[in-house]
Amino acid sequence: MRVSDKHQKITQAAIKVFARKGFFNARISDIAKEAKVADGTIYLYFNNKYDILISMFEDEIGKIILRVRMLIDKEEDPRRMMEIFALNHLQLIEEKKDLAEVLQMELRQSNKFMKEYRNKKFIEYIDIISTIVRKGQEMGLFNKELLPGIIKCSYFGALDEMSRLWILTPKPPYSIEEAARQVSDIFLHGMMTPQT
Amino acid sequence: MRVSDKHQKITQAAIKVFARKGFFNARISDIAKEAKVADGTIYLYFNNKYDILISMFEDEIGKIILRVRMLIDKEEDPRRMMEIFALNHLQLIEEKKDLAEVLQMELRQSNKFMKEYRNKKFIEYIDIISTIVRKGQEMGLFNKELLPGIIKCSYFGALDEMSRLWILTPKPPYSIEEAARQVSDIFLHGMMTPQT
DNA sequence: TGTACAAAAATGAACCACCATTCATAATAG
DNA sequence: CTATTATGAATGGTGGTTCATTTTTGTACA
Repeated sequence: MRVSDKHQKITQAAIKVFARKGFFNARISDIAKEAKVADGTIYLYFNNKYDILISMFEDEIGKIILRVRMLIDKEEDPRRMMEIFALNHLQLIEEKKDLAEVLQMELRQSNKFMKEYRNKKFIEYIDIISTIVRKGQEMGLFNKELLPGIIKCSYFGALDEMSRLWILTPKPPYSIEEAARQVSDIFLHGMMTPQT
Repeated sequence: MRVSDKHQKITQAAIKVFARKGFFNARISDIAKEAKVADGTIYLYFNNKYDILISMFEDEIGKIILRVRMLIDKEEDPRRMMEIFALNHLQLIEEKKDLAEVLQMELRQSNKFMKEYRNKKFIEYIDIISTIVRKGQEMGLFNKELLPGIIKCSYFGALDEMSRLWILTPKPPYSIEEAARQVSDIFLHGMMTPQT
């Protein structure tokens, strides 16, 4: 078994356990059991408990960014890009519920890591939105008065809160597609240049 | 000193400490020191550490609901109500940064409390939004295709994510008013009934 | 106003369960 | 036979909670 395999195995186990119990309530021995390794083995691959979280964060968000970039780069129309971002984000939540739950939780933890380090990968992800907005403004599609930074925040926030529905409620009342469509529709209409 | 005074003092101290260190990293002795009482005194007013959090939650969100209800009940136009909700929400964050930080963090904690109990008070708060949306739809102001439950989520989500800016960044690049205006403008435009 | 005293409130040192981390030892690979 | 990888019991620091003791409060009476 190659090194990366065990690293991967522990990371995946950690995602499951963190999702189930939360970071602070999760015990190393829980993760070890889930990954089917000894407690000590975890420390051959990670410096400490916190390191597992950070490392997982970077790896997984990295993958997410790659995927959404690939989808968006195929498109020409910023409006379509916004739609795709929304749909992809929500689909991701459904595909990887455990991961989504951990990201959502730990993204909010106030601690040194989050406040100082401020998670570059996460910023990279949501900056995709402001880049799209700027492009749309240059092309005259979106209202130029709008601040891309505000759209970025509020668009992501809207999607992120929607995704909590899928995490918290066993039977969500809407389909992913319906939710993504409504959110992107509202924003796209709201962002149109006046009298167009 | 009346009983309620000490209860209040401990709650306020807890808000400060939880905001600074997060629930799990906060020690009871930190809260005690901040409140200027003995460690044991806290257990005369609360059952356990977790109880402090829950109790704080309910009290504070209760106050917030009263305040926004009062403001909204004065208005006739649902569009105006939406604007007021946004502005009030963001103003609140600025007024009570510590509280906002705790709410934002702990609202996301995955634990029994959050998942099962699902925080009735919080639901009551965001249901204010869907009530406004339904009213607006009845009056023919908002697109009747829109699902109030989706607007509720995404509007709150947008504001909540915006508010993280004020919590995390020392010098936010926008004013509260600007942010509230842009978010409510986008939603209100986006929600208009077609061809109106 | 001062004294006595019981009830209520507050204190904080001590207890102990918990769990991240370590490391001497064992298993496996090359 | 050595180097690498894995094991899991033992360790040690932490911090929530308890409770025996002290302090404060409220009341009654002289």
